[in-house]
Amino acid sequence: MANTETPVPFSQLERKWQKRWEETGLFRASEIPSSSKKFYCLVMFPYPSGKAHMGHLRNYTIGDVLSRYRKMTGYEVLQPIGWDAFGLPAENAAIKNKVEPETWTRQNIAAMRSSFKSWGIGYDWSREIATCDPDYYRWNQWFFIQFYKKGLAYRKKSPVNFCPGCQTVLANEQVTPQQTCWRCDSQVVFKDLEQWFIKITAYSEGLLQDHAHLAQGWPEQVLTMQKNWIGRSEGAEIEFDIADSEPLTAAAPEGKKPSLTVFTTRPDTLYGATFLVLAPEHPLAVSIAVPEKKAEVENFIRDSRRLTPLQRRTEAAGGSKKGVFTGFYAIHPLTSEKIPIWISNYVLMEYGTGAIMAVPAHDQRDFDFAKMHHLPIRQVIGKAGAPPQELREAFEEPGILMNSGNFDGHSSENAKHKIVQHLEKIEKAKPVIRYRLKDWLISRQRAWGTPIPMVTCESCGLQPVSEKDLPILLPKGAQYTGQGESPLKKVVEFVRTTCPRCGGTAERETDTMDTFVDSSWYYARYLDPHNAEKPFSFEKAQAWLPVDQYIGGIEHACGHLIYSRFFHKAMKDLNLAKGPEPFARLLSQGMVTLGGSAMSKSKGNVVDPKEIIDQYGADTARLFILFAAPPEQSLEWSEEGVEGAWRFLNRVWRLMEQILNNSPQESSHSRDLLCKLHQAIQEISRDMTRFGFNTAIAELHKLVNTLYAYPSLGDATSRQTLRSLTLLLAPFAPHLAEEIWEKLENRRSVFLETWPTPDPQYLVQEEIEMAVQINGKVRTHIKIPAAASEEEVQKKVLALEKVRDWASGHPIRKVVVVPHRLVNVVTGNSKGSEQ
RNA sequence: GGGCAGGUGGCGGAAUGGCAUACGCGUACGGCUCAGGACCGUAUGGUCGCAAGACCGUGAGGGUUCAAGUCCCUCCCUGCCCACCA
Repeated sequence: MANTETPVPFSQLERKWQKRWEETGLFRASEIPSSSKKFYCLVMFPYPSGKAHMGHLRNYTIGDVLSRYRKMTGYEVLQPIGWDAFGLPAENAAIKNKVEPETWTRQNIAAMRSSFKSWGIGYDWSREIATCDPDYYRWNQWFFIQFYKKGLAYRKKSPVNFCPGCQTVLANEQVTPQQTCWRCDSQVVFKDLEQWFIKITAYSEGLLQDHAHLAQGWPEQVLTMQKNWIGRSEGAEIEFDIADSEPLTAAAPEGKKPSLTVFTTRPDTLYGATFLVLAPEHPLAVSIAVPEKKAEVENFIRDSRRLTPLQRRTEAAGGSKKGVFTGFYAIHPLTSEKIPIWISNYVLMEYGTGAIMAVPAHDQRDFDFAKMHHLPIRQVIGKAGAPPQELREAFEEPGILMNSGNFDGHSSENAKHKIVQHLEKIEKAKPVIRYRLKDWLISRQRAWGTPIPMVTCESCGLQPVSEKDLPILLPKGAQYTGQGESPLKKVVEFVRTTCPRCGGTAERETDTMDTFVDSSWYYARYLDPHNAEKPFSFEKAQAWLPVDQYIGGIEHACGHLIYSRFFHKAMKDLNLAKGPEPFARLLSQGMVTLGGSAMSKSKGNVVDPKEIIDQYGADTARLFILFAAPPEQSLEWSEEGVEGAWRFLNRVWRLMEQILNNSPQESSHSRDLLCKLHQAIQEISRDMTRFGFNTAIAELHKLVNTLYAYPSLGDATSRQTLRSLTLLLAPFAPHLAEEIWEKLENRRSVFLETWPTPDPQYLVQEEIEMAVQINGKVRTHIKIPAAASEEEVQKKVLALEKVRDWASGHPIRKVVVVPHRLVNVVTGNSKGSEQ
């Protein structure tokens, strides 16, 4: 043992290996893998905000460990990286620092690229992409045009946040919680603009159904969140005629009675419908008021439309549901009763038909509203056998029908179908399936994004740009002031163009695309990043897809992960991809915290990865991060923990020095050592397939501790063990492992070697220790040959003095033998403890 | 209000229904040292006990079982996501 300890020169050693990996192209992946044993590992690409943070280090380390492990187990591995480079922060920087968004972004990319390289992540850098490259975003435009041609892209009016002070559109994150502008404190208002949507709802059912392919590989939590987000519900649309009223009859289409259609998931409660409610935005809301109510209704609608969604939600929540009676009545389709029509802000225009039948007895929201406005409550569902009593709140469970004409006595489930069937016959209803999922609004009134490739021609109207004119480049020299219209609108050469159809003068669309478009298909571009003809070649994509392991934050469960799944399905329909899903397995990693909360500038609890890397090296940082918590959980940063990881790596290094410097006789304990080694191989290999990196590292610790206790370090067995240890350590601490491997073998990269497999002969033990319980409490232990039969074990245990003492006076009722683990002796009065 | 995840030593965490607290951090003591905050070793859930050992212990309370951190029921707390979706 060397007394004066020189710590391992990590930084020098890490630079050496990073350079060598790059020079030898160790992580360069083939264009088409030569067999089906391929592993495409992808971690969600970063936004180049300027500085790499701990969260990045954690995510990319997790991906790297998996990739390196797979490489050593014989897979062809692809691990690419790129930059989600469009977005608002670059525009903000442009306003603040008078620097072009592109310049700012490129600088950040350069800084982060060099950070990632210093972490030793095994990327195939030849495939690096940035979404702000025209080579990349031209394909966003190309996809948009394909979608437009297929009717998957359309335009409609939709509100945006608008600051009257700055005369500019604000993103949600630029609006303060008090609904004011982040720059000038003006009250933010809504403004309707023509905006582009992608018809993601055309794929609602597929997005839901194909969860079946993901049940094995995705966390259940994410699937549940998506399922709720898509929100499929089965129900019926029911038509209510509007009671005779001259103004409406006059306005209705010829020969048709005016009517209102509502959506319900509870047709079984139809007899309990005592009024109808329209959303304030409902097209009939204004026209349906009787003359004497007109002013009141108009006021109400104006007031509620003025509110922001948040304010409206808060106001309408709980028991304070505001509403106004229109003076009109609808005819109940089964009872022909006249029921009043109201307007209220608790009904949403975006869902269903924007109108509901209110069943106060069986829906709490309707109940609240009925109580407040003194509307009738009629119970039509009850528990089997229970007499109806006055309801103090809505009875929302299914039950047995009452007060429901011919349907009395049916169960809710039955009645749902029977009632809809009956209504279908008289043409008053049809069964429908509704989804909560909404179409994807992709228009952004921003200048640092992909220009939407559409023009408006004076004579031909809206026209898509011709594909041969792609990309539509972002103009240089736009002025960023944070005020007024989008900077692109003020670049005349950009806006003024010609019509692709008639050649006449036309005006270019100046909205850009949501950056989620960029990130919806980047995983496929990595497979053919330099293709100038197509977004990517079908053959190359087909060979590498799906992504075998995708890693990223849970916050993307209902955004990015749904958009990408949609894009994949749409690309499949364009014959660009095959297979139902883009990401076979998903890992949602936890965040990095300090003092219990996420690291953030505003909290001032940020630890810069660079400081840690400079002080301890990348291997130490990686090891700590992987050891401190399982990847799905949040990770509490600890400087002491980092030092622990650093100490461990130094310990491994010294172990190597001792083993290389000594050559004693073979020890008589060598079988023990090999048993420990092969147990470790087995455990670590198992841990790698279930993301148990923390327990895998614990096994490495144990193995190192065992080696330290080994009496003849340097003999053949200890060398062999060190050799395997180095392989097992390699995915976690790749630089150190390479260095040790070089000293041991001096041959080739440790990552070209084969991951060790456990040898069964060292996994069997001749003698094992079993716990001996009396009535479920461990009282002693017994050593027993592993091959002993249950009878033999039982006999030996019952012969133990301790067992006889504890059991004395009571008959032995039962003996449970769990092979290789424990024996439980149950005595006569075993229930409870009998002392 | 709904959905999901979680609650285990002083701390991070471990545990296919089968010996709770592996591994690490911290702490204490010892060794090595001119010295060390380096390194090596030992101990370390609580209470009682010189000890052997006993009893108690996985958010609270019940249940199933020979056996429960783990399964079931009721409840409390924390975090994340969604939120009047008819």
